[in-house]
Amino acid sequence: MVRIRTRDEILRVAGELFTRYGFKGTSLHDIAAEVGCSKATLLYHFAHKDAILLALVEPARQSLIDLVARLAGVDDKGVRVAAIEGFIDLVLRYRREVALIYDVTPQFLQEPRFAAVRELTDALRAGFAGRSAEPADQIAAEVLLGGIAAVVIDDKRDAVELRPALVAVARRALLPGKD
Amino acid sequence: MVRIRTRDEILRVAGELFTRYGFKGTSLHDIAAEVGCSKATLLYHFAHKDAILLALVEPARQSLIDLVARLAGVDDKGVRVAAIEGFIDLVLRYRREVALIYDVTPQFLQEPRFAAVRELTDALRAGFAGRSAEPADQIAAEVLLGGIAAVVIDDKRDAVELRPALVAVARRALLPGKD
DNA sequence: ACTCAAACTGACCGCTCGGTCAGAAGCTGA
DNA sequence: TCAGCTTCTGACCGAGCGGTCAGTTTGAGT
Repeated sequence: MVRIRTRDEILRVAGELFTRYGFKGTSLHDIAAEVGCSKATLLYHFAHKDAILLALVEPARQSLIDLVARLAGVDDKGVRVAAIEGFIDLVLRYRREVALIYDVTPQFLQEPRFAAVRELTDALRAGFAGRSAEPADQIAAEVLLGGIAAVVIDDKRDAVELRPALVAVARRALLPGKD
Repeated sequence: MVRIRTRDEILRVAGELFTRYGFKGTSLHDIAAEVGCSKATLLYHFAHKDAILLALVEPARQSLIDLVARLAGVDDKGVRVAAIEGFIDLVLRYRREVALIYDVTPQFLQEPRFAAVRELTDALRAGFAGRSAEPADQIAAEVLLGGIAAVVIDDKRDAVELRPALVAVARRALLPGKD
């Protein structure tokens, strides 16, 4: 019998349940029952409930860090297109993680230890706005960032169908006169 | 001493706390403490915790019903503009309620008693898409709906500043070639 | 066969939650 | 003054929560 590492199994199940019922809506007991282990085992592998969530979103967070770093090296002329395509590719690859982050955002994101994430999304918004300080550009960038995330979370279509439509609407909205 | 009706005071305080800490993050005890009454009093005026939330979002829900009814009488040519401006006005008027609805959406919206709300947002999306069945139009509509809501929830700018910027980005994204 | 650390567990803890209930307090019209 | 309602309350309940802990099981290295 191939023995799946318990830790990985916990993450897999927790990911499913968090997505389905939300972070607060999923108890350690629920996860343990689905995994088929005791609640104490969860807390042997992860110090706290939060740590499970952190581990789940870590790959997405790392990808976001990479994207922001990449954008820093792009000139003002091309930054909008790079940000748009980079962000859409990222959120389509980590759809479940994006949903998770938005689920816990209101309560978690304002905690000090999440300040770094705030900086990352600020950088992304600057990219979407073409590094413009105009309120109208900033607001448009926020609309697209939030809107793309919302679609990726709620829409059931697959990435192949979503990607071109998302890129198109973002270009139309953010690169006026170039469509 | 002017005696504020307890029921109204409960709604006012609950609105504040739900906005600040989320629905699940606010307990009946929290509300009662802030109002200055007992927890039992809350449950004298409202049968369940959910009923407080329902009462809070009721005006916004009624406005959404009105908007959707109005859109039904607009022809295909003008429906996009009417939907865009109507939705933006609505969410700017009910910013707190919109935030509340999005806070509880994942767990609440799929319950049967909220099916009607789903129909309303579907009608709104159809309006944003100009009643087109094209996936690209549908997706663009979802992006704008979600994005505008996200801005209204998170952005600190006031309605006067937000409105023209939101209308502009929505028109650019949804009415190509007309900007 | 023995060792020992890693993996795992059942029982338990303190706390908070939404909700109930019998009855007290306040108000109003007769 | 009293009756009868609305309004309000403290005490209580069962359930569920995240988390702890002492101790058992397991499995690889010797």
